[in-house]
Parts: sequence; structure tokens; C-alpha cells
Amino acid sequence: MPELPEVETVRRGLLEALPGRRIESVETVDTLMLRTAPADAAASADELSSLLQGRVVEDVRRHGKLIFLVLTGDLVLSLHLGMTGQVILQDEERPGDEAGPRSHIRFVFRFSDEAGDDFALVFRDVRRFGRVEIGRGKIPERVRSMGPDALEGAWTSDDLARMLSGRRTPIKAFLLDQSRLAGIGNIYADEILFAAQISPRREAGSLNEDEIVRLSGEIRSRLAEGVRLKGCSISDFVDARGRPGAFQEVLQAYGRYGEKCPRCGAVLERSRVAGRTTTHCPMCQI
DNA sequence: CCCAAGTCCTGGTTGC
DNA sequence: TGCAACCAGGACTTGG
Repeated sequence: MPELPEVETVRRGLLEALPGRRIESVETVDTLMLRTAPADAAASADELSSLLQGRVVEDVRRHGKLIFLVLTGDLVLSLHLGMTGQVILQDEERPGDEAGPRSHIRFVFRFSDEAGDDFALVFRDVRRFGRVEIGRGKIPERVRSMGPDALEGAWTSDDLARMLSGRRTPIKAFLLDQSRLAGIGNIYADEILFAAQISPRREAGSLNEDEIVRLSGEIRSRLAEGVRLKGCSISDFVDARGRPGAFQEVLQAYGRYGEKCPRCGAVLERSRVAGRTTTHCPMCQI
């Protein structure tokens, strides 16, 4: 599910519900997904619970695919959704009403406000690639090793040119590398490269100035379109209220191998690049 | 057996 | 030669 536009869609849902709310309790169902501690972070479910209890959410932020809750007491709680993670808000008064499936629940964070209006943030994840981590400060430690946010970061096409320079890795592998630009995954990588008419196998350092300008434009434009359509629900994705997005309806390349290229009519080709299934047009992506 | 929205680690190569 | 940066590929996990 979760690349930058899906994570941003979830963040917006949480932003409507969480700021000002107090964490009443934390239930860690699956300790595997609790990231082990750097220095003074939580190492166990008990520590996570005692650190979080009573904290109030000040803000809900995002960097790349990482979503984080800024809490009182100089704490930050980060959530990574992995491949199949879902974060869903459930009204405790009406359990099972709009709520998603009850299976594969890994964490439950229960909240309240002054009015005593209780609800829960439920983290579900079939494949258990998701992670929950607590840290100090306003920004999670791991953001330091990430590149600028691919959509909202202040990078320019000149910055992109510098990042690409000398790299021999395929451009698609570069786009997937969160330490360069943060937020692009397999779906949006295929869509961005299709829109920019660049072959996923091109050596990153071989792109000319025109191609780099086109690429940086399409990185922002495809991701912004994903956010506008509230994410891509090709399989599991739903937002914090359990609603699917619509980006899957405008996919041009991803998953469409064997079909005709919507631009030139050639047959879209399937291959493996950077260890990931890749679809591109062999005629008009150069 | 094949495939799937993502990292993370390891070991080998490249190049200053 | 030394060592860091870079890069490819497997591991992890569950289900369809």
C-alpha cells in the first residue's frame, strides 16, 4: 500500500483526529514490529506503554513514507507501514461498525479528549514489515539518513542532477533509494519514469539536462496526483477512515505489462529492475 | 511454484 | 594498498 501519497493520505486523516488528544493506553500485540532502541527509546512493549501513557499529540507529520506523531514531553512516535500496513481510526462506541477487519492487528493506541470521547488508532499489518518506534525530539532519528521528501522537500532539478552524477545504478533503483529522495516506491517509480519517457534501466548518471528536468517535474507531478486522488488502492490500501483511493484508475504503466502503451501503442514490457517487477514501454521510454 | 505497496544487511567491486 | 562509497541480491513475512 504505502508510498508517499498513501502515507500522506493517512497523515491527513490522523491530523483531523489526533492533535490535542491524550494517549490513554497502548497495547502491543506484536513485539516483532517494535523497533529496538537507540539509546533512550523504548525497547519493550511495557516501556513503550509507560512512555506514551498520558502524552498529548501536538502534531502529525510525515517524511517520505514515515509518519510521525509529535508528542508532549519531547517524544516522537513514528509509524512505518511497510508493504501492507494500515492505520485505522475506530470509534470505541461503535466497534466493528465502519471498522476494518479485526485480523492482523499489531498495535492499538487508545485516545481520549476532555469530553471523554474515546477512540482507538489501530495498526494492522498482514506481512509484519511495518515498524513502530519511539524517540526523543521532534523528528525521528531515522529521518537523518533519508533524502529530502520527494514531494514537499526543497530540492531542485539542479540538486537532482548532482545526486545523479556519476551513479551507475539504474535510474529506477535510484528513485527507490530513500537516502536520495524519500517517498517513492515501486508503483510511483514506474509511473514517474513512464511519464518522463525514461527507461527504468538507464544508468542514473547518463541522464541529460532535459531528461533531468523532465524527471524532476514528473516526480512531483505524479506524487501530487497520487495525493489528490487519495492514494492507490490496487490491493490493500485504505485511509485512516477505511476508505480506498483512486490512483489505481489512472495508472499508465504499473502492472499493465502485456497491454498497449497509452502513448504509442507498443506492447508494455515486464522485466525485473532493482529486484522489483517493472513495467515500461520499450518504444517510447528511452 | 509464482507473485506482492519496503527496508535492511552482507559481501563484493570500484575508484580515489 | 587502504578504505569508503557504491551496488546487487538475499532475508525478512504472510497470503493469494
